Amino acid sequence: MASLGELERSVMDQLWSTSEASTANELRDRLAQSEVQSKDLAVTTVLTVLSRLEKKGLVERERGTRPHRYRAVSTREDHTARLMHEALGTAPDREAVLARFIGSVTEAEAATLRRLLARG
Amino acid sequence: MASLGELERSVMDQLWSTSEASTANELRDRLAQSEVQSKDLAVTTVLTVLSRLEKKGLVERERGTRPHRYRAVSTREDHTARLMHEALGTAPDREAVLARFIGSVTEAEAATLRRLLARG
DNA sequence: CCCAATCTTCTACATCCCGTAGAAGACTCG
DNA sequence: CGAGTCTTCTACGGGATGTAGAAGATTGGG
Repeated sequence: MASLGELERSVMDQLWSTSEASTANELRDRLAQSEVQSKDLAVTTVLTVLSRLEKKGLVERERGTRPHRYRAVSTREDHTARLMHEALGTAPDREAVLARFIGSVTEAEAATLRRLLARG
Repeated sequence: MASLGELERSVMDQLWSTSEASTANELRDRLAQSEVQSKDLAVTTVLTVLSRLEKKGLVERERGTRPHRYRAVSTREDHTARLMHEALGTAPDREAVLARFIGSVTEAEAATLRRLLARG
């Protein structure tokens, strides 16, 4: 459902790395520094992407303040976990999928899972 | 990486629901019956989609026999589990993602997971 | 052995998504 | 109220996808 393009993903990464809501300009600057390709984007580009992300339900904006401020609707972890559930949901035999999933998890992750499942 | 369109997904569903390799014509017929929209597709359409799926590495074809026969490279479960891992891999804090993931799993699934993690 | 039926490949087009941004309209501060 | 700032509208190119006809390849029946 919510597949992201490369730039959209970069913007989400920026939003997820700050708890504060950010303006388009701030994001543009942070993107310019973090991007490997260091391509300087126009602010309108960032705004377009933010609008699209808003439409997709991944981003919220404060319309009250004048430079609007944008913030991720959910945390990166929640978002990712949701994606995992979405994938899981596409298969009729969920248990079989979980079996494969567990089968290819690292030992550290397996330990984490055991701990999480224990207290429950 | 391997995001699928709607028709591509339908074709994969058909391939996954049979262990036998299928011809494009067989798939066309089965699609016509299973599709809710019951839209009759041209065989060439199915072939195009199969070629694209082959390029994506999801489908293999037997070129020896004359009506070529197509088959899914991996099971639906393996494929789905791989997608889940892909999603998991996009977040820096995998353990946090797993925590959210476990948090929203049904009790039956939790039980399955405990069982799977126990013997291992 | 050749042709008609069958099958595959090539090419093509419309649409949608995404990256990218200028132009134009809206707002704010001095 | 005007200059600067911010947002929205509009747009375009490229790639992915749905869709399929045209043309080339293959094969079985005669």
